Amino acid sequence: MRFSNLLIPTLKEVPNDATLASHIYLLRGGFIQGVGSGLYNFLPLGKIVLDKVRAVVKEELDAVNAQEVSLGFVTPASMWRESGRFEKYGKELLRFTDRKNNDFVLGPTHEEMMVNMVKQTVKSYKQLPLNLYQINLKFRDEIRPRFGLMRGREFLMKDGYSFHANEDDMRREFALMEETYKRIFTRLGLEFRVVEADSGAIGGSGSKEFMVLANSGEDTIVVCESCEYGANIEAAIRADVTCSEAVPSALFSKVSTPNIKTIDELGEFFKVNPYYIMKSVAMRALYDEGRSEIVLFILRGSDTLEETKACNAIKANELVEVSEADLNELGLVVGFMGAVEQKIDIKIIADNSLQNAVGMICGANEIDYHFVGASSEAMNISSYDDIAAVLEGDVCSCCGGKLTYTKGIEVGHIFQLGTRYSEPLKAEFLDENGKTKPFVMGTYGIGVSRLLAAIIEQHHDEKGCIWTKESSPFDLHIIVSNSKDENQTTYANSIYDELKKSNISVLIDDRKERFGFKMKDCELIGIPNILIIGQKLDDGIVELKERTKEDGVEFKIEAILAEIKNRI
RNA sequence: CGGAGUGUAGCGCAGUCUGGUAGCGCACCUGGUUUGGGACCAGGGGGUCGAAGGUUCGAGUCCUUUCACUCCGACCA
Repeated sequence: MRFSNLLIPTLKEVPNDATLASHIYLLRGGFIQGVGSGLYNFLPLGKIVLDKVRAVVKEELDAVNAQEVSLGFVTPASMWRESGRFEKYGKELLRFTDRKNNDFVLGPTHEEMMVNMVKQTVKSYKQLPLNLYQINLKFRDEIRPRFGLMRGREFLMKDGYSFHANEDDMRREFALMEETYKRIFTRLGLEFRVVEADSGAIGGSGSKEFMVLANSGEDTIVVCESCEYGANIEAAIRADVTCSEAVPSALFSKVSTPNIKTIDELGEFFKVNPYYIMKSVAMRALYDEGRSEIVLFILRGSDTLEETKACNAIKANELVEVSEADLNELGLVVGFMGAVEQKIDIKIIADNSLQNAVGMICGANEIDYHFVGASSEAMNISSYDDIAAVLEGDVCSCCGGKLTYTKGIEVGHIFQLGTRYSEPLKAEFLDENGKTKPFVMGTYGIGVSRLLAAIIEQHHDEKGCIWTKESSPFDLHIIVSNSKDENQTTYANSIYDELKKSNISVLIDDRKERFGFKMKDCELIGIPNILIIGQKLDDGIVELKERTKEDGVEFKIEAILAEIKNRI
């Protein structure tokens, strides 16, 4: 393609709302254009990259017998009511009505639609297994869209769904998808890690996330230094936590703790390790149909509440803050909250690490008083669960190694769904004994547009993008140093034609601009291989440069074609 | 949702405190010079100042309302 014919509106200045490298360079390189909060247009270059990434995804999926379909973007709300997700999915689900006042949703994911499609057409176990996918727009009304393509509201996603006659076959497909996803991300040139994950609103049991490692990632992942264990913080587990300091010995009693409210202050005041202090976190839990209740979560002072785990422990949709007034009404005193001798009637969930705990310090629900020598026995605990966040330095439950944090960008997520959707939606088939059974399902997603951002997050420098081989919009960028030099132009055109014949995609900068100007654009756009045709052409020499390297290498024009083919 | 901030030309900004002809840089158009690191000279086009209402002889500027966008937080008790 000729630069002069393409719409590539590169920007010299950084749009003021962009903070992340991928956002900045995708905008500045003329790949995308912002049109509203979390909404982007893809300009010609961006569209080419998107299509290339999409093609890699499709090739690998088709190679393992997945079949591409395309589902309607607008989904009747009735399907979402049947699955129970109309309420469950929360505010991210964009709902609207048509002129006849029927409810619809803009699909954030398409389990319901796909199950419906299969239910109408698949009746026998002989038609199974099936793996159907689509690569289509999704809409999620994010609380706070940010970082460009990383967390937009409208985005391109590959969502796949598999249907099986039994659990074993579903697990086989799950493993196959894991391998396929690894191939896809490897081909795209990404450094990533597969981690254990929480299933969230999608539901189901085992799920794994594919995390591209990048400091700008929004997810915290816990990895083991010694073994392969890796998990999203929302799902990470650890070996039992212990404390090297002895249990403080104290008889159960109420102690005056004037204005001592925080865990740190308490630790200081009593000279005990926070491990022996009980932290009480009150949250309002939201359920379906607007129901809500206040729940008290009890942890060791050395831990912090992991909200997703806490949410799962009580099967709530969401946890939100509670106002101080609401707490006071229940008899909970901010700064001195506790669950010992608790007379108030609310749900109290304690972390597993508190089972059989003794010698603890906790709030007395009275201003300026705490209890010492408290035990979990004395508390009116509804149930124990894993609700604490794994901390850096905790011990790996697999190998005893040390756990650390790293940041990741979630680009893929695969779930073992089981019959979570097929049962409520009555998607059934006849097995070999003629018995009716719900499909056993898996679901598999890839954030295709987010991948563009992830690639740039991992591959850029201070000058601009550096696309990987399979994601680059073109194989080669030709710079004609002086477009008014007839020699250069003639030669550039002839090599451009020859490369095209060899099926190498080329962007040729034929604009009547100065050399420096074109180089800046070239670096911003980030095609990995650059051919510079300059003054030395008169001596039969041109320069081949890699985007990642400072200097290029000179070649005689007789040798250049073979060299380019060799590199690409 | 809570807090903070910003809306003025395609982009980045000044002007707002103290009301009085709409500005600057980049980009764009014309002509010329220049062509290995975002050139130069000359000329030119482009904005109902986010929207609505109000105060005033007069509002980008003051008041009220509203919309949009961005950032930070929503991990303490």
